[in-house]
Amino acid sequence: MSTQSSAPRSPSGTRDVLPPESTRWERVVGAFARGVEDAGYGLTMTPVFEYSSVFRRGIGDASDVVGKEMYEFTDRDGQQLALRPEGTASIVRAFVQHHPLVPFKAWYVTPAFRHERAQALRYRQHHQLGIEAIGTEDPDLDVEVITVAHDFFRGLGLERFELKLNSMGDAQCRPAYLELLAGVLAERAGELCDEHGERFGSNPLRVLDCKKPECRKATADVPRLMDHLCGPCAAHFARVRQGLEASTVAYVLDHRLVRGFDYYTRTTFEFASAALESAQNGIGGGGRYDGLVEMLGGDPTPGIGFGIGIERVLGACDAESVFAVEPAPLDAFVIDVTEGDGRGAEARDLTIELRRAGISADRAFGVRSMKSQMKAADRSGASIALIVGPEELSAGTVTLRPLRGPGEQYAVGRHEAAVAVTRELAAYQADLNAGQ
RNA sequence: GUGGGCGUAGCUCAGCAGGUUAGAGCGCCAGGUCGUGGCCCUGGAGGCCGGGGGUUCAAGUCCCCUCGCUCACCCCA
Repeated sequence: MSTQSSAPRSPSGTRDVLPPESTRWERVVGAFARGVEDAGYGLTMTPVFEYSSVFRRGIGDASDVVGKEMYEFTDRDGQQLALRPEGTASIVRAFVQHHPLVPFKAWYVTPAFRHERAQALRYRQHHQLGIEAIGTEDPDLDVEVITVAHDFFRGLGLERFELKLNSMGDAQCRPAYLELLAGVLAERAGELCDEHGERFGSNPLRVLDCKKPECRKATADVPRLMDHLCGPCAAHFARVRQGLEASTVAYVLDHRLVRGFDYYTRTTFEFASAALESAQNGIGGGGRYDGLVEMLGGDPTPGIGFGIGIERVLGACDAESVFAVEPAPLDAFVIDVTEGDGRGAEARDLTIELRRAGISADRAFGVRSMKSQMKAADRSGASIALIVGPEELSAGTVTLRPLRGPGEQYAVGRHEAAVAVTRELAAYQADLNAGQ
């Protein structure tokens, strides 16, 4: 920390991701993209900021995320804008705006911004991977969405996570249940925690989510929404459970699962890592939002989706020691120990030539000893070192030295260098395959 | 917003009850091997001990303030 106190740093609650750690980010996004695209989802990009009303109307003014955590600003035209705090509202806004064919199956990767105090695996800017499927209320779509997330986690090597499942009902059955719950809670107001004893206001479901022992105890045997669903919602939920079981996606019913956004209806779910020690162990969550499209000005249209937190998924991977950081190795590293005014020109030209031949290559810059350049070659992870010095220069050759395999170094003609490297790499790859 | 912990080399950390030129491991650079990496050995560079004020003959060490980081509550990815 010898950095000057006057030097700027990344804002509180944000972080920089540098190589080699960033290579995991590329791979995790790549793995997600393959998985969801194989299921028919297409990349959808929307601006990181929207008119504030998109989030206010979509997520809900009363939610914490909108009410006290949103990064809002007025731009030079006086427009009220906000950085996106989550992914779904923007995608739905785009759906309403463009009327794509349904079902509209979209995937995204995006930063998300919330002004809250940072702590372990909670940031002011974090990153989410997600999908949205808009236009059908078929419960088999719920199964698809949940299974895609489940299989993504599994594909990374994660095993110690739990899928929690609940149904929030719909406009038909939820109001009656809320009234029932409010009545029961009112009778037990004295047993609830300080915060919830006085008022549970517009949303008694919040009390179920409270972690205080008093509230946990008082709500242990309270009526469950999943037991008071209307006919259609009950049938929907049953079909979802049946589908998950058929796909051997393990889940636990959790009537306390109350998600923080107002738009959820029917199926809601959350993936929690058992390996994460920190307070934040939710690695992904989502649910159905059959009223959201209408709330954002579209025709009544059902939808469902999820968001996955990249930082938390990688944290869970660390906790389970899977999906490790693996720096992307190079194919070749060019070493130049020629002398005189032309020093370095061979490395310059040969490196470019290799790259144009489809070989990943790097080199050392500046005047450095052979030993130093060899160390750099080793660090780069390159499979092959190409050495050019005064002897090679006058002989019109380069020395090809395998750095990983068992082979000895040998000379090849300067103009056959790229071909020889390609051949060596192929042989090396064949050995790898044979060894498996 | 509320509360706790911590700020010493690029990184991870030692520095006993305040006492002369602030240390280790790893990393980096150089040499041992005058053109050959990974192992080993030797040497080197790199710190106004987060910043400011105070107590003291003397402060990395004690006190106050400040900034930053971190963990937890709330909520969420």
